[in-house]
Amino acid sequence: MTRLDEAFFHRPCLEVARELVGKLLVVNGSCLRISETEAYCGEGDTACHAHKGRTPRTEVLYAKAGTVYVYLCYGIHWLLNIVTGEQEQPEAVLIRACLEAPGPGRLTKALGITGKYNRSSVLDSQDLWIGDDGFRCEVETDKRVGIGYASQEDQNRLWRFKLKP
DNA sequence: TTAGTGATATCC
DNA sequence: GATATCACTAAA
Repeated sequence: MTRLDEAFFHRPCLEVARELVGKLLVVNGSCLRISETEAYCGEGDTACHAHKGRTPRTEVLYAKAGTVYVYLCYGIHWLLNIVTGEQEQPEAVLIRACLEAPGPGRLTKALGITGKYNRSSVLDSQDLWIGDDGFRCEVETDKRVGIGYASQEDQNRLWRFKLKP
């Protein structure tokens, strides 16, 4: 299995999101097949956390590709994202589910991912990285969920990618 | 369908 | 300093 390098993540987040489906998320020795992702593409995307600009929380989104963005949602759940694209561009891919753990909150709970992974990098971390074992699959697109605050236009974008069973 | 949870942003 | 919001889950 090969580890995905900076060249993989240093591309538009839509491409990265689509290709991350079917890859392996490796955390503390466990491998899980990524089955669902969503793309959040910059300040122009009203669903992106950083669309209103830079804050201490969204600062990580402006870091270089491969940086991990973990944040707490609803006071309970840690959600795992990986920064993509150009540095200074707030683009990221949300890892929404793996085959073994449906749901972004359950995923991080199952893997023991917490805020301590925030700002680490899948390019050089020993505990958290993405692997490619040559697995290929069909990917289907869908509308993003849980972003009722975004513009109607952005809600209708097919920026959610799922592994076709 | 509803409650629960706590960091963040936004308002005094 | 206070409160409204939120990319979710579990229990019913």
